[in-house]
Amino acid sequence: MAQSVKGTRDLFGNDVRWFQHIEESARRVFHRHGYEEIRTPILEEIEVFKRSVGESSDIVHKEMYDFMDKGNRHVVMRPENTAGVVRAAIQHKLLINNDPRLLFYVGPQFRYERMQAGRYRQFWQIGAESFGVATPESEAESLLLLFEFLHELGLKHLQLSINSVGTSECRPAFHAAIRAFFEARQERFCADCHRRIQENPLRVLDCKVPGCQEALEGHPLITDHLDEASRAHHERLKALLSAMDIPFVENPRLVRGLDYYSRTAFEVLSSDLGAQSALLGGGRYDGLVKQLGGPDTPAFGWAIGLDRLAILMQALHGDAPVQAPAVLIPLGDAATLKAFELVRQWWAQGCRVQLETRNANLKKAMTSANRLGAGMALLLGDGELEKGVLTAKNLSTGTQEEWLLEDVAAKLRA
RNA sequence: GCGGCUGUAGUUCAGUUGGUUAGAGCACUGGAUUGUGAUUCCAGGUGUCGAGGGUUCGAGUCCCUUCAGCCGCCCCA
Repeated sequence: MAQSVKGTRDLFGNDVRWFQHIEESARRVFHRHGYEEIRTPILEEIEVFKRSVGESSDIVHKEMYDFMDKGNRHVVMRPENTAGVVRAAIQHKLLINNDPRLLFYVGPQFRYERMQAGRYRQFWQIGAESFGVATPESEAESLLLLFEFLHELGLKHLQLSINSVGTSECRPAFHAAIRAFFEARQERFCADCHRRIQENPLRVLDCKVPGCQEALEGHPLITDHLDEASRAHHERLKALLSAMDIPFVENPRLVRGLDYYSRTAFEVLSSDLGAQSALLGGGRYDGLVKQLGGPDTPAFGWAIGLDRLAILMQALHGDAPVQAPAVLIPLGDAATLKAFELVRQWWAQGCRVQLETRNANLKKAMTSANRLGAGMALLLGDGELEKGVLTAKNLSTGTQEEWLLEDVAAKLRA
């Protein structure tokens, strides 16, 4: 029997209901804030990611779904969506004046990784990207949007961690400080950290090995090495978040796995997600647009895991709310013709009605209406036709009554 | 990419030191009831024991390979 490809899954029933619920919330909030949706291709040329996410990142050097297509192009199924959005924004000249440009996306992403709970090879992200504005105010707006969204979903008590990773001007000095600190006690660090200190020294800071965390005691703080502009930026963002009552903690060891971040970096973890605890992450990426060949454009954004949001929603609220339609069951040829006429009117008025089209006996029709979870069964036979009514049976209480045909639409919507 | 565990009906699971025809609850199908579901009663097992190979007189059970899932590492959403 054919099976879905390893690491991919079919979404249906309760899962897809949660996905829809989450996406609808997101779209509502994005539209309120003036964000426009953008949909970029799943396939991108490999260079888009090598030049943005960074060759030293795990995403690029071990997790990409890449292949040669029939035209001998080296393509990748996108492992994240920011690089593609930036590529598209440059290609279509959306960023030429450095006007604010607010974009969001919802879509599947692909990383070739070992399966684990909450980690799939095809997973979904919702993301927000804010282009053209370098201020901490634009970051506060984006984070406020994010927390409005989380609040609409009923998710509270999530802890926002923030840090500043500085800029390309002040980072070299910090790298030097970290290297000096590392070399003085290198025998205490794990093998991975020895690799990281060469490739991306910041990543030593968030090594999960307990020994490394202990060895990091007293490590130089990037916040002590920020230049004046970055330090002021960071302080201003913290003041704005406090003023907006968005709770956060400062985590000087927070480093993100993508190379393009500058200044603000942040993430939210959840203890309800097991080992794959990252729910969302983001930050400022002022150099990326230029790096990919566009105008020098500041930018800030985040991405949240839809699959993991759905896990949290299920844990917090149980099954997704479901509104099953009423079922109209016609009995006999004359009633069937009349039923088509009726449902067309009801549908036009926005009523949720499913038409029984099997010409089956009533018992069978009632049985499947019940299994479907329908609230109402609407029976239309010759007797009802003559009187201009139908028999409406409430399937949860078992009571039934006659409704005038002209009243049905109003009663269904009540 | 590394380590550990699991896989039996639609589903949740049982199945003894390897031993006859692989079982149970729920679900499902038919009937009691051809204009009434859910509830009740009666009847029905619906299976390539994940797949392939091996050991054996004999394999759901032991061995190897493989596929899939779960848990952890790495990483991240």
